Amino acid sequence: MNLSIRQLQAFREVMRTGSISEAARALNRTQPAVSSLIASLEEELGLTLFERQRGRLVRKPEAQFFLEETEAVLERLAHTSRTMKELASLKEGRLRIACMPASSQFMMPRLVADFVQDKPQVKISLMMRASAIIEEWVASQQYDLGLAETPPPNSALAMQNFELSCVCALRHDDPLAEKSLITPKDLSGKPLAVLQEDHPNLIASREAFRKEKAAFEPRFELRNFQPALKLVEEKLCYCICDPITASSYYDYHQVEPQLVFRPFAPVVPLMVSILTPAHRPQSLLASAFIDILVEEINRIETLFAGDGVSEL
Amino acid sequence: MNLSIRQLQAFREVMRTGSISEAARALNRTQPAVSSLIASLEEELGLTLFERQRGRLVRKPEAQFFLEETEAVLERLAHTSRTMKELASLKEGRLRIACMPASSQFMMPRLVADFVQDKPQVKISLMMRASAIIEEWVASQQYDLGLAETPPPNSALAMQNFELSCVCALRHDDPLAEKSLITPKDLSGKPLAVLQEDHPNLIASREAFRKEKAAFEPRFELRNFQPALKLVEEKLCYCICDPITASSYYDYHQVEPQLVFRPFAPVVPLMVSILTPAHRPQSLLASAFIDILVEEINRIETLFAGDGVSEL
DNA sequence: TCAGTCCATAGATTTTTTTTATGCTTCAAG
DNA sequence: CTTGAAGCATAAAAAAAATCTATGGACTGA
Repeated sequence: MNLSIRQLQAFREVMRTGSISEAARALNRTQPAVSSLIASLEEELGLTLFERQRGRLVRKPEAQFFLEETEAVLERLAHTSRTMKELASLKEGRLRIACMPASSQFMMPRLVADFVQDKPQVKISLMMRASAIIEEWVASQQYDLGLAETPPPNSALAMQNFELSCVCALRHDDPLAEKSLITPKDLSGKPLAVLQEDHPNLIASREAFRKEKAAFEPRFELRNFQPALKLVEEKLCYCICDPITASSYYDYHQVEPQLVFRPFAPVVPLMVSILTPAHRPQSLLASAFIDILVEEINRIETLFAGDGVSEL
Repeated sequence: MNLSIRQLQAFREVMRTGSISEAARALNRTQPAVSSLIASLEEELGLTLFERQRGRLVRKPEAQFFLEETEAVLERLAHTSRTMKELASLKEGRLRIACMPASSQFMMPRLVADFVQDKPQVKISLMMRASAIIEEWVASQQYDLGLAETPPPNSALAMQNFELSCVCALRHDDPLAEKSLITPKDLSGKPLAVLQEDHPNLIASREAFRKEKAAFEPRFELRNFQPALKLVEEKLCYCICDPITASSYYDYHQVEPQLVFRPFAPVVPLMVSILTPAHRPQSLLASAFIDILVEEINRIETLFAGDGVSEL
């Protein structure tokens, strides 16, 4: 089988126009070029498609049949080509994202919504799970990318790590809101909402207070910071929470936010990672999404750093 | 759209083998040849299909999708190619044949049966009609070819004409069977079976008798010769019939034929033609069938010419 | 570290395609 | 009946594309 696409295109055009010369004009070729394409096609097929009658071409019945096949092939080829272009321009494709709770409420949905704005054909699965589960799912390639707290190194995972500095959540009418930087001393002996048990964030917080010789007074133990902010609003406690959750608070309370967030020193870090399956190339779509995800994380990282920026 | 089949073949092989070098071996090309085919394919599509990791190729998700399209195209192309080869070798196709009564009983079915012997995919329509109808049907291209008594010239019809000499049907135990040539004198005053009214055959017969001054004694008038032979078998008459019908008689009565056929002079002609639509190229199938049809007519033409051949 | 494998690139070479030029046939208009 | 225009085929030259040889860099596994 050695048909060429040129031959098929020429043949189709000859069938359409009924003449080699005409087809040549349509194809921007010379007449002999088309003539020889048809000749080689006939030779390839082992039969004659046209009869040369009185210097003109006349279609043989075989030609009609072959035209249908030709059209089908060329049509499919053109369609494929179009689809690949769409794919290349990220207008089409499928992306499975797993993310941890902190980012699932507002940040990820917002990014995804933004991302698919101009990509009507793109299909996205967005799933929220605990970081440990995300790690598994991405490693087993059930998901194309994950955002989770940094897991231990894993050869099945490619990681892009970020160290986010946690911030202190306060009511806007709290006296401490005047300060542009909160320290353990400021919160010494005051009730805190913290994460459960052995979470690195809890450990880091306790360590920070210990180092500064401030009294660490956890009052509420929670699985994540989202509900903690409610407690802060109720003046029941303070909270040293991750900046993603903090950023989400603003997403939700765009009018009359009750809380403000202030940088906290010494740094209580939250390690998060963008996870992708290792040894498996990323789709263009995944790469593109990761780009905006990185951008967003960087934005959040600086969001509460400066003074007064958090007032926005 | 400017994909080439070479590119698709190379791509498929690379996907199969997972390596450019391996694919090159499978395709009997060198590695750089395949390398550049893939490179140009990627450029054509506007996206990268493989990731070059540590000197190896790793498939990207896009490549998997493109492979499906590629397989479909190549598969269809191969199928088309096979089908055309079948078509070229006359193993496939469609042929619509219309034939006149004389040939419809045995000759045509036999030829057709023989023709399709090694052509399981060939479809044939065989229709029996009066010559005038056949003429119409072929001219209007409802049939690919017809066998009929020669019609008046018609620009929509291409004709291949044959002048067949009619023969005299006799019982094998009739005294005239001894003769190797029958003349009007031999049949003078004897009862004959003839065709109806104004049929050229009747006219020619009457003319032959008149010229030889023999008494023309039609006793049975029929629409065609087939039933006339029955009457001859019953000793009710003689018959000057066309050689196709005569030949058919042998087809039917292969054991103990009651009749013999002898040449008749002067010649009473039957004009028959193979009809095809004019200005419309023949399919390979039609041409091939016409070839064996011509051969058969020539055979019949000589079948009763010699002496004793008819005894067979 | 070394031999073996893989892929990419460059330049030479071969193959294929296209063009230019030309001749033959048909058709329609003078 | 001639003539010019249009159609197709062919041959030779030119251009383009595909392929090969040769080579180098990167990685792997002994």
